[in-house]
Amino acid sequence: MPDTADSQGKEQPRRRQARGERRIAQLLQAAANVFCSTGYTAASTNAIAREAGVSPGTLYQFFPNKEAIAIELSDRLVHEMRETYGEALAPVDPGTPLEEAVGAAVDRFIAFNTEHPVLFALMHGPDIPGRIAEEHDALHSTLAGRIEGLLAVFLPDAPPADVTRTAHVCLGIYKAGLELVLAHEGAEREAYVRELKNVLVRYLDPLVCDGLGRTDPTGLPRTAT
Amino acid sequence: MPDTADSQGKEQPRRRQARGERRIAQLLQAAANVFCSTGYTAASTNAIAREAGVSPGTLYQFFPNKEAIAIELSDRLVHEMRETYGEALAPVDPGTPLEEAVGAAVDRFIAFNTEHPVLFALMHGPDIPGRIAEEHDALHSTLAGRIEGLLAVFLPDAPPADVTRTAHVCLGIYKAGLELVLAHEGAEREAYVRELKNVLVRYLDPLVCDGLGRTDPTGLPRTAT
Amino acid sequence: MPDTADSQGKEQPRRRQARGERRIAQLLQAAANVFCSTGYTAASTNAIAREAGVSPGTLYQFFPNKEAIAIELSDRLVHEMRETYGEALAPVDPGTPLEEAVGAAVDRFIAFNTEHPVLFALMHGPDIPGRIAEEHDALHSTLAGRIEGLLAVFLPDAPPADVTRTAHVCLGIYKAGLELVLAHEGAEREAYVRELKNVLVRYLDPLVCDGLGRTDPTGLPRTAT
Amino acid sequence: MPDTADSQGKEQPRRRQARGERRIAQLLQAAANVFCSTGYTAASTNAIAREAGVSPGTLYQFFPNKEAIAIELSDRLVHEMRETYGEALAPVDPGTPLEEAVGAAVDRFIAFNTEHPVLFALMHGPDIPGRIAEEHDALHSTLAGRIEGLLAVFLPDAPPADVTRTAHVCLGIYKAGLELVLAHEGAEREAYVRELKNVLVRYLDPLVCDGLGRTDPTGLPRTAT
DNA sequence: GATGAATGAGGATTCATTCAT
DNA sequence: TATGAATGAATCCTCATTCAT
Repeated sequence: MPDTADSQGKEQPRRRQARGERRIAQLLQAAANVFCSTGYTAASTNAIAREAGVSPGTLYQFFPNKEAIAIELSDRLVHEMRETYGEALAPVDPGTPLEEAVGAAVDRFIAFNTEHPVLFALMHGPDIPGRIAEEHDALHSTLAGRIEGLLAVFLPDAPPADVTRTAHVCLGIYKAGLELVLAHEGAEREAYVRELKNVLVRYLDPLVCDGLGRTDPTGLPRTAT
Repeated sequence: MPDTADSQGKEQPRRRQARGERRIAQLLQAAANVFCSTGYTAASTNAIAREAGVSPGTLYQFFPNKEAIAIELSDRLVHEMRETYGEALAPVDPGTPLEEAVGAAVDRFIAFNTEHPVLFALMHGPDIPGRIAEEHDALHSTLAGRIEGLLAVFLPDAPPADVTRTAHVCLGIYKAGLELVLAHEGAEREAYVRELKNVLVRYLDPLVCDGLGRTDPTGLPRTAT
Repeated sequence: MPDTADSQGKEQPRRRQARGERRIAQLLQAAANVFCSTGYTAASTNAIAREAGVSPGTLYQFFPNKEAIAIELSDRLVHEMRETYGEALAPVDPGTPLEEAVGAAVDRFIAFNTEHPVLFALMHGPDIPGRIAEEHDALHSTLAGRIEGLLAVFLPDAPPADVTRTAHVCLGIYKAGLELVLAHEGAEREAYVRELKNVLVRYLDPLVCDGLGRTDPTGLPRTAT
Repeated sequence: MPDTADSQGKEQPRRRQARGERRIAQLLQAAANVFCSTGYTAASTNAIAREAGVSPGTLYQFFPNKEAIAIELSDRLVHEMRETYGEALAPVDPGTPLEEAVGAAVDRFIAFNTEHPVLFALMHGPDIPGRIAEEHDALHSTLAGRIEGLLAVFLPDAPPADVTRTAHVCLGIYKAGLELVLAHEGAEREAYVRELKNVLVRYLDPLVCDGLGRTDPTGLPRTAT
C-alpha cells in the first residue's frame, strides 16, 4: 500500500515532473490571486509563496523571479485562450457582419477576462510609457496578434503596417473598455459593454469599407443598428 | 501697539514661503521626474528627495506622504491646464463640426501631455480594477469632468448618465491612445494620433444631434474618413 | 521710525522677560499635555512645540532639550506644591494621630496629582533600575525630602539613615498606590485610596513614637527593623 | 513509508526548529539585554537584532514587532517561574505564619528578579497611567494572579474583589520595593528588603485576622520579630 | 525673539533572493 | 525537492537639533 506514488522508486523523473507540475500550478494560482488582490507591481514573491502554502525557497526552485511567474502565467492564459477559442480569436466566416464579429469577440474576451481576472492585472502593463515590461509584452503581443488575425479577415487589402496599428488601437480600446466594464456592475456594466462594442465597430467599419470596396450586397450601411 | 508679530494672532498658516514655496516646487519637479522614470507605484519618497537634492526629512516637512505629492502635482497640473486652455476644455461654438472639435481637443491634450509627461504616470491609475487610488481619482474626475463639459455641447439632449458614461469612455480611449502615441515616434506617432482622433470622432458622431435631433437613420458614422 | 518694538532701546530686559515668561509657561503647559498623553519617553520636542503652537526653534530658544523641560516643569510643580501646602508637607502637630496625618497627606498628594496629572508622568522615572534620570531625580528628591520632613515629626529618635530609607519606602508605596488609584474610578478608586492609606499607616505605625511609649493598641510589630 | 515530508500533509506549523529555536532564544536573550540597558520603551528592534548579531530581517522572521518579543519574553519568564517555584507562588501550609510566608515569597521573587533582571523592565509598565500595554499586562496579570493565589490561603473568607484588590496592592508594593532594592547594594539593599517585607506583612496582617478570627494559639502578636 | 526650513541618522518593517539542511 | 532561516539593502517616516532669515 504505497502511501505516495513516488515511493516505488521507478520512474522518478516522471513523478518528479508530476509533483513539479503540481507545484507550479499551485504557485501560478497563488500568484494569480495575489496579482489580483494587490496588483502586479505590489505583489511580492514572499506573499505568493505564502498564498501557495510553500516556502520562498520552493518558489525560487521553479521561478527565478517575479517576472518569470508573470510570464509563465501569461503563457498559460494565452494557451488556455487558444484551447478555448481556437487559433484565431474568432474563426470568422468572411461574410460575417462586422458588428456581429466584434460583438462576439468582445463577449468572448470579456468572458475570458471575467473567468481569469488576473489577465487584467497582467495586461495592465507599463507604469512607464514606452517601457513595457517583458512579462506584459508577451501577453500583449499575443493578444495583438490574435486581434490582427481577426482583422486580417476584414481588411485583406490593407497594408500590414496599418493592420498592425489598427490591431494595437483595438487592443488599447479593449483594455480601456475592460477597465470601465470591470469597474461597474449590473446594468451599468452592460451599458459599458455596449459602448465598448460601439467604439470598436464604428472605428473599424469605415476601414472595412475602404479595404476593397467590398460592399454590402444590400447596398446599405452594413452595420445598421 | 503691536510690538511683535505674535501680537497679531491671526495669519499663522503660512509664512516664510520664500524658501518653502521654492522647495515645494523643487520637490514636485523631482517627483514628476521620478514618477516619469520609474512610474508612480515604484517611486519612493527617498528617491524623490534624492532627486530634489534634499534630505528625506525635508520632503516630509512639506508632504505627509507620496500620495500627497501626487495629489498636489495633479492639482497643479489641472490648474495649469485651466490656465492654459480656459475653463472648458475647448470653448466650442456649437456649430463647430465634431471632427474639428475633437481634433483640436486631442491636439491640445496631447500637447499638454507632451509638455507634462508626468500626467501620464499620474493618470495611470489602478493597478487593481475598481480600486482607483485617491490621488489618481482627483485627476481622473477632473479630466472626465472637462470632457463631459465638452460633450454637453454636442449632446444637449442626452440623459446626464449617458453623457457621463460617454465621457468616461472617451477618457478611456484617450488614455489608451495616448499610451500608443507616446510609445511611438515620428510618422508612426502621427499615424496613431490620427487613429485616436478617428476612434473618437466615429464613436461620438452617431451620438451627436445636430440641433434638430438625430437624423442619421443608419446610426453609422457620418463623417467617414 | 522704529520698525519693531525693541528698537526703542529702553527696558528691553523687562519686556523680553515678560514675553519670555509667557512663552515658557506656554511651552511647559504644552509639555505637560504631551507628557500626559504620550508619556515622557515617547514625547517629542516637535510635538511639544506643535502643541504650544510655536516653532521648534522657539522651543530651543528656551530649553536646550527635552530633559530641561521636564526639569523646569518639575521645579514649577514643586514650587506650586510648596506654595499650596506650605514648606512641610503637612505642618503636623506632633500630637496628631498617625492615621490622621497620613490620611491628610495622602489626600493632599492625590488632590495635587489629580490637578496636575503630569506629575505622574514625571515621577514615573526610571525605565532602567538604578539609572534614574536627572529630570525625575530632582522631583523625586524633593518629594522624598518632604516626606522625610513629615516623618521627622513622628520619628524623632530614629537615626537619619532610617528616616531617609523610610521616606523612600513611603514614596515608593505612594507612587505604586497612585498608579492603582489613577487606574480606577468611582468606588474602586476610593477603595484603593483607602488601601493606600492603610498600607502607609500600618507600615509607619510600629515605627512611631518610641519617644513617649505611645503603645500600639493593635499589638502589631512596631519596630521590626 | 513517508519518503518526503509533504506526504504527511499535517504538522506544517513549525519545522526546522533546530536553528530557529536557537535563534529565537538568542533574540530573546538579546532583547532582555537591551530592555535592561535601555528600558523597554527606548529599545529598538534594530538594536535587539544587532545585539543578537543578526540582521533586522532575521528578527522579523520570528517576531512581528517589539511587543511580540516582550510578550514572548514575559511568557517564558512566567513559565520558568512556574517551573522553578511551582504553580502556587509558595505552596503554603495554611498554618504558616504570615511573616514567614511573605518573607519566603519576597525572597523568591527577588531572587528570580535578580536572576532575570529583564523582569523589572517588563514589569515596568505604563508610561501612561491607565494605559497598560498588552505586553506588560500579560505579565502583570500573571503576577497578580500568583499573588492572589497566595493570598487566598490567608484570606479564605474575604470577598474575591477584595482579594483581587489586595493582590494588586501587594504587587504594587512589591514593584516599588523591588525598585528600591535594586537601586541599592550591600547592607542598604538588605535593609530595603527587610522594609519591603515589613510593609507587606503589616499590610496583610490585619486582613488575615479579620478573616475568621484565626487567632494565634499563643495569644501573642502573631508576627513578633 | 521667532520662524520654518533643513538635516541625517535612526526608527520599524519588507523584500527579493540565497543557502544550509 | 522542500524547507525555513538568513540577509542587507530599501522602504516610509520621525526626531532632536541647528541655522538662516
